[in-house]
Amino acid sequence: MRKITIPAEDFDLETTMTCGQTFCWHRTEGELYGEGESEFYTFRNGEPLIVRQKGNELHAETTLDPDEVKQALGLHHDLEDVFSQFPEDQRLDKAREELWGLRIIQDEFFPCLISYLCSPQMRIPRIKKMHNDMAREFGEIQTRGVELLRFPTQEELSEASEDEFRELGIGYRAKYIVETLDILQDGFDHSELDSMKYEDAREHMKNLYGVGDKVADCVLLFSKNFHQAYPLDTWALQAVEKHYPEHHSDDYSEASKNLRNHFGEYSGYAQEYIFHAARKGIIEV
DNA sequence: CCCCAGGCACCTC
DNA sequence: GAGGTGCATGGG
Repeated sequence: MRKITIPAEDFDLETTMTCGQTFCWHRTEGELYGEGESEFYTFRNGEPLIVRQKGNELHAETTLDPDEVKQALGLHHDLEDVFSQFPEDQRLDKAREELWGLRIIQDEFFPCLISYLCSPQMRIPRIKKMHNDMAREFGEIQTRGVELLRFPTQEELSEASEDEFRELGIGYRAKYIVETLDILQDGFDHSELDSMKYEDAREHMKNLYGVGDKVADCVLLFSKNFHQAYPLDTWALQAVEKHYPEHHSDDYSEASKNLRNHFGEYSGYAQEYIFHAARKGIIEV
């Protein structure tokens, strides 16, 4: 572990952490989606990464290289360039004004996948609770001045039974986790996704049990750098139906394609700004 | 008490 | 492939 400082222009750590995209980051003190210290941590390769923002600098404690830290927080994108690729859009302008600095994080594939397997028919704070409970129950609590929750590895989580997941309140999604762990064990190699075209990657993800279009898009966007992905949950679909009716469709693939054609290569950023703005009431749905 | 939540699998037809 | 259903659990 060493302390490094990284330039962080056009970056808002607090918003990036609390906009509902990640379940893999934590506050060192307090709840992620609640009040608390503006210092955050996650784990990479089993080692903690702790970050705090001071103005246009990011202070990190980590074993990682600066570039890997930047990648983890979405700092490898040029945010001005991202927005310059969107078409003229009043709602997006408003969201941009309020949320400027929100980045799309890149979490580790495995914990990201398991968390989003828990997401169907569930509110965001409860998904976070499930993630934390799994970390406490099957992962590890490291003590480094404060207690740090490490999410279990694939091997560690495979030890758990469906009943044990149900005891954590995960409900019918417990089966998604158990079955998906089997498929991963049988040789599903997520690194193959990296060289796939976006639509092929989404189809490939759906080979995992409990992974449909929406969960696939979230995992690809938040852990695999597929920033074209425009996750269409009930909110997003409502927003599309109301504000972009010409792009709306009841068919997921169709709506997804329309939106990617409209917003371009960084559609995922548009989705995230619109989603968070809608959630915060900055723009109406 | 009812309603619903960052959907999904599974069953018909 | 389109359309309808059941699903665990907790909070409003």
